[in-house]
Amino acid sequence: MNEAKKSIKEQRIIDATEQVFSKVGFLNAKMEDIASEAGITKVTLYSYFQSKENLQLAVTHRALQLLIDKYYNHLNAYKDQSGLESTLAIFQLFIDFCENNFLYSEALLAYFELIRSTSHGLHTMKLTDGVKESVYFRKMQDIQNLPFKLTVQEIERGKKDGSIRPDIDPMLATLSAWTASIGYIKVLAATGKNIKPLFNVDLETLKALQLKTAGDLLRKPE
Amino acid sequence: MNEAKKSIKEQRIIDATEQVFSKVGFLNAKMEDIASEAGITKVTLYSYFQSKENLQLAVTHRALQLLIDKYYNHLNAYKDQSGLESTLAIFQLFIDFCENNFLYSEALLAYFELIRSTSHGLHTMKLTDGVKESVYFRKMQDIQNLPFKLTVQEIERGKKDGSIRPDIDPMLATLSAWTASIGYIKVLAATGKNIKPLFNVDLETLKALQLKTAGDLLRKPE
Amino acid sequence: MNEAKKSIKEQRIIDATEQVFSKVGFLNAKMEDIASEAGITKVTLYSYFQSKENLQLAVTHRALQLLIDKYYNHLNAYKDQSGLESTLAIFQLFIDFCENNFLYSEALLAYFELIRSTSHGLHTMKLTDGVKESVYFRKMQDIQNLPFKLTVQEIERGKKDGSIRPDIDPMLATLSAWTASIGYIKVLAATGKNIKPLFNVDLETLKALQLKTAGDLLRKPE
Amino acid sequence: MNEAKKSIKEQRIIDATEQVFSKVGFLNAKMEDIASEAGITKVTLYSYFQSKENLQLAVTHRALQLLIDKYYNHLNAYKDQSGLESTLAIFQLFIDFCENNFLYSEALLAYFELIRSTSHGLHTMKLTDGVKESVYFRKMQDIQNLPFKLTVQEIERGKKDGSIRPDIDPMLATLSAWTASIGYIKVLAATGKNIKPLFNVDLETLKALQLKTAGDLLRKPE
DNA sequence: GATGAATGAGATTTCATTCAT
DNA sequence: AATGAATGAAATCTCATTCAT
Repeated sequence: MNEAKKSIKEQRIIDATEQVFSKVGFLNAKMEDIASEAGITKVTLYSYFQSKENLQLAVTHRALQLLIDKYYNHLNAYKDQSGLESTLAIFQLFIDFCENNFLYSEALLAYFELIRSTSHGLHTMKLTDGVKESVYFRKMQDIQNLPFKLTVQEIERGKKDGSIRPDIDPMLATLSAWTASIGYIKVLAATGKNIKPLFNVDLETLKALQLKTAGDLLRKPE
Repeated sequence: MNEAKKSIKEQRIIDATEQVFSKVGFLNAKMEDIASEAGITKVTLYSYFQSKENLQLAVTHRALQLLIDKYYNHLNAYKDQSGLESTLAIFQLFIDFCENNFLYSEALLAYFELIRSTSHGLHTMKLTDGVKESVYFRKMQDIQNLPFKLTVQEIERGKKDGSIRPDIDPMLATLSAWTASIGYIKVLAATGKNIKPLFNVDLETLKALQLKTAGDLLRKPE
Repeated sequence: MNEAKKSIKEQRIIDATEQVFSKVGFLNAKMEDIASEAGITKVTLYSYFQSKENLQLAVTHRALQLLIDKYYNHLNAYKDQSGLESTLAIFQLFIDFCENNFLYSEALLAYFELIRSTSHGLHTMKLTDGVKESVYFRKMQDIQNLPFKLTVQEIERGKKDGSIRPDIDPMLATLSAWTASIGYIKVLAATGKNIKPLFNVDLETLKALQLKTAGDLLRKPE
Repeated sequence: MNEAKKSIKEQRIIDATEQVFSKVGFLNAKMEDIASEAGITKVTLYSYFQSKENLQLAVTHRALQLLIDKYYNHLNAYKDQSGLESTLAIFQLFIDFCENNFLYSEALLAYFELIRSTSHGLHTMKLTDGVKESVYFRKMQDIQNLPFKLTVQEIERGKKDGSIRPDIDPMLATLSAWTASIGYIKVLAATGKNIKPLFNVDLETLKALQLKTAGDLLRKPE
């Protein structure tokens, strides 16, 4: 099989994996089920991905790649607009991405927790040799900082074109937007879309609030 | 064994569980290791807690109980201060709690995601019948909303005493503070305490920013 | 479980193993089937014997132990008879043992071929670390030469009491008897009990011939 | 490819198979390794031989063919000598053949055990339909009894020319020689060429003894 | 109530054999 | 006919959970 076909099959397997992970979660997902969802056997599955962890990594890589693609498309679409407008839209893009791709945002979060060689935290994955040697792990390492870099770039463009206040630390603003997004997603996951009955709060309002807050950091004081 | 002794032993087991969970994470923790850390055998462990999930729930319950205790102590300490001051201090209390008790904040988050019986996420726990019937699960259900209620109460007190702007939705402000705290914790977990080398940002600044943002929502416009 | 019970269970497992090996052979025997024949699960089976090879070794050990027991019983029964008579009876005992316990004689043969670190032969087992570290392998090494030693002893006794010709090499005579027995067994295996139709030979005659030949070596010339 | 070329390739594959079988044994031999030793791929290997068992059979066939060729050459060379001399030389030929071609003698032994479809033994081969339908299996069946027949013939010639005692059963004498040879080979395999250190016996002596014994059966009493 | 043994589910691997191109 | 990919059966292992004493 040539590279192209191999790659297509790999993508199909990742598709199936996402299906299964979404349905029953990483832990409860059986390799057997993933294989059969992909229309292949367990052994074939293993010949593509060496372990369940590697599959998770592949999903994570796809998530990050998708996010980065969105960023680049965005940069292209906003290249004639001010840095502020572009950055605000990036924030929106990120929070929407997380909200619409819950599996992906969870995978990314788990990945970033994983690579910290800290001894605390609820390790859902072990950083075993198998993981370290996996292609997707190495691919991830090459691009993991891109979303931050691209955001920082736009903030700096905004500072240059005068649309963003000059005294802001771009990385701080970026992290602040991530914090707002991730916080929102986590609260969303913990409360459910229909938060109303329990808390009598409209989540759209919360989301808007989070975005406004992150954006306010960039805007010049009147 | 009488109730008192039983309860003491139970607490020792939870202590041991926290040790092990902290060291290797929920997933990688083996019942065997927890038992031996507690100085008992696996079967004895099972006679106290019917499953690994139940152990996790017990840790979660302890976490929530501890948080609630802190809230009550706080309410008592701040009963003579304005609602605004009290609420701001609650926000600080919550973010500090999460930061200083990473295991607990993760446990609480996992719990809230669990009870939504969402089909997303990495599912560290299953909402099985066994879980539903467990003592700790029922205990949790009785108190799970208390932190929110208490916060909302203080905000309402602030609205009455005029220290908090009257047009704010107390639940929205509470959730906003949770969002800020959880977002901060997650970014912290994903980047590590020493975020500096990578991102050149001081996390204390980020934390202060998050708290200020959540607080600003409550303050009257000048 | 105390040692005694453990040992009984171990023996039951070996019983089951022999059943299955006898029925379908070592190669075609499934661990699953052996386990179910023993009324246990695969995992329990593995907790007693670490691999299929180890099981085979256990069977082999039992075979050798049984043979040695027979030898000792024999020595006791023949202690008042001449060395010649005793030795001849040992030869008979050995050939009968092989004929009546085909699985055992095959196992012993395979074992002796195995321990030769030769690079040729139809290796049915690998001398892996797992094998080397197995209890039964070490047990085997302690007793593997006993049958030879005991036979040699009796021949020497015969030389002393004058019943066996003085110029015979006891080890050569012993090996000669083994050769005769193993040759007979192999021809038996290759031709089947009912050799008649094909070769028109009575196997009993062949057997008697083999025994006579081995014995003749010991007898004094008239 | 024409028949000639095909046949040459087939022989090369069998060469490679013998290499691999000799090195690691039938069981541990991987089809992959055999293919690569033969400089072809697995699938090509399968296009020539339908299974591992068939490969083994091909080796066995070559072994038997070689043995039979030696027998015919022998018969031709000894046609002017007495039946006794010829037969004794056949015995020597057979034992030498086994000793010098250990793989072949094992293969032949395995084959003869196989066709008995015995349920004992370590079953290196299965008598499946696939095997039964294989070319080499059918070829084997046509010639498997030749070595016996040829030996029996010579013994009968000896009886006629008066060099061999008239009261001997030719088949019994033949089998007796096989028994002696196979017994010797098996003891050899189980003890190794350098038997001395362990047993203090010179194998050449044992071998001579075996041959003498088999021969004595034929000789007239003085 | 405590203990050692056993169970069951599922991950992972190895290899003979087959399929699709 | 040759190739790379896939299949299926079985070995082996880990661990949460349960059983028997």
